Amino acid sequence: MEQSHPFNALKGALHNQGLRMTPQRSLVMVLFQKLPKGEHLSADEVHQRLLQNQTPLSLSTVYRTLHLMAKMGILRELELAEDHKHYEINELNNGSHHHLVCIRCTKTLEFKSDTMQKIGEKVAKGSGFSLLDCQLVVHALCPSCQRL
Amino acid sequence: MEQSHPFNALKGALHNQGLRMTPQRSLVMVLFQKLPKGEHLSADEVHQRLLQNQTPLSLSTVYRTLHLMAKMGILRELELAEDHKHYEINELNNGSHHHLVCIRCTKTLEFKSDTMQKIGEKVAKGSGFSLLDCQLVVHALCPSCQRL
DNA sequence: TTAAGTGCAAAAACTTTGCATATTT
DNA sequence: AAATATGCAAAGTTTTTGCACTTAA
Repeated sequence: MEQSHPFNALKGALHNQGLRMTPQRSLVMVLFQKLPKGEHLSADEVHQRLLQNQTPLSLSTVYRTLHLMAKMGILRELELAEDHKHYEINELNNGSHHHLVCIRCTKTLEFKSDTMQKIGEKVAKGSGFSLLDCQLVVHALCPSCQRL
Repeated sequence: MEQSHPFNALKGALHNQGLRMTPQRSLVMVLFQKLPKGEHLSADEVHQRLLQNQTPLSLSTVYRTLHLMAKMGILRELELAEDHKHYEINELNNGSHHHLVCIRCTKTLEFKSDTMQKIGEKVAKGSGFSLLDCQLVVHALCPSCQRL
């Protein structure tokens, strides 16, 4: 059975660290690959969506997998507003997007910015860090919430 | 007894919304004003530091106050890395700083960027939002963690 | 074979809430 | 006096962990 490229990329990256590919990790990987651009999921949402599968998957494993993949730089961990920790595919090289969030109603808009990427790279390199992800979060009040 | 400017600014802002100034809110305000630039505290740390005072202050009140002040735009709420929710004074107009965080050991460096501020303003205005805060978080691996 | 991964259930950490009491205006 | 704020303790969420069992390589 032929596997997709990102699947093999993940498998390779895991092996380099003495870690293993499992059906559960594969499920999570595939879910995020298929996710429409701009959608992001919480640990619980990931779990819910993958429950219907034949392979069993526990919430603990979801947490462990999400952390692992974020540490590997495969996922971005977003904290857009109070208690909204979500994950999405990290597309550092495809030019990842940023978020404008209303702190009152949580409404979220995305935007892109090339400059941001460059700033992130410069800053990281300047201190000898190796860049994984770079997120600008703009907190604001949306038009309707300004009126309240 | 003469009160400092930010104290009165807070008091006024509260009154505009029918809210009140209390000893507890004042304590929290003063704590953040005195905090050295670049330091940020968790709810629990705020509570610990203010316990020794003569005015009593419960953890619930700390949470309520932190949320209130963040919604008012007086504090910034930072989520720098997994489980490190911290607060600091919001200095939108004094040029606030941004963070470079090692996702492995949590080591954090600060940096400033004028461009960021401008991008934030442009983006917010472009969608009719009113800007409160604008944070760039760069996730990376620090030199020592790269070696592991 | 054996080191790594999983599920479960229990625990931990963090945050919120209801209600009676106290305070600000 | 009236409405808001506080403290306490209890409940809610979310996340982590220990351990026995399973599985990938």
